[in-house]
Amino acid sequence: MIELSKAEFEVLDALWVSYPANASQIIERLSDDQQWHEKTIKTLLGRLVKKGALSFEKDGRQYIYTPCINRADYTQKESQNFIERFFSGRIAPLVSGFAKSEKLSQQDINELKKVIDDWEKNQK
Amino acid sequence: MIELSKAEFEVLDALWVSYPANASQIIERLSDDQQWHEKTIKTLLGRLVKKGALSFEKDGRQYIYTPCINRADYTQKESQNFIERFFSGRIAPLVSGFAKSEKLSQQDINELKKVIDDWEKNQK
DNA sequence: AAAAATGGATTACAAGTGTAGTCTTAAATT
DNA sequence: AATTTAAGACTACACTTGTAATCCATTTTT
Repeated sequence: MIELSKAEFEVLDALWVSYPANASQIIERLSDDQQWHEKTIKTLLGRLVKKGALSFEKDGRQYIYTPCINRADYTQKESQNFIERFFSGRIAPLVSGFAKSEKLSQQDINELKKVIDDWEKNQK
Repeated sequence: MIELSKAEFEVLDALWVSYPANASQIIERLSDDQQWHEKTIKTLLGRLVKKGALSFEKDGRQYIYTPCINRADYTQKESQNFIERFFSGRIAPLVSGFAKSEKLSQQDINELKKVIDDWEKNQK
């Protein structure tokens, strides 16, 4: 799988919001939460292209970027990896840790119930 | 929070199994799954000490290591961080991703139900 | 006692990462 | 037309990380 650094992921994430998009749009989107220099973002875009996470088409002098990978797929793989490393591949201990640390809201619980429900329906 | 690299975490994880422990014991434990050179592990132990994740006492020429941090606390913080970065802090989408990718077993579901149950009892 | 093994300290070194700055060229502005 | 600006390419540079090797001083072994 493609390995992305944190910063690279942030940039890709800004593109996933809506694409294709050019550099200035991405920079604009990132200006809210990140205090990155424009050059920094351009560097990260370049690295993402090199890693095969993005592709682009030229529009005159500009590049119009499109993600090569899907957010859900990427986060799914990262999640598996994470849970493997920290919880021997089992997901319940992670959720349980949240429960113990009082990090679960009623909404989280409701959503989790729904996920379970859907899963069970699917098993029929 | 203390930031650990993957390799550093693996070493600390081997110590969490049982501690205090000296370097050779840790190296022994890691020999199963890792093919690390002894020197590599010693380097990582040194870095962990420098980062404040381990402390040690001298026993003659050897160091007897003890973790300075708790596994549950560490993984809890990492989990929060992870879920924040990838799922805007909400846990259900992570679980839902697993469901969609057919990564959930009946056992996982049972465990999750239990976590939810316990949580609800706790809310009374 | 001499030699070998072992423990930790120090050094090494390439690849990856965060964070830009400089260079070149073309487009926009004056 | 001359100047400024903007786009991307290339360069920079310190810090982290993975992965040891070397050095130095004790223990152990022979």
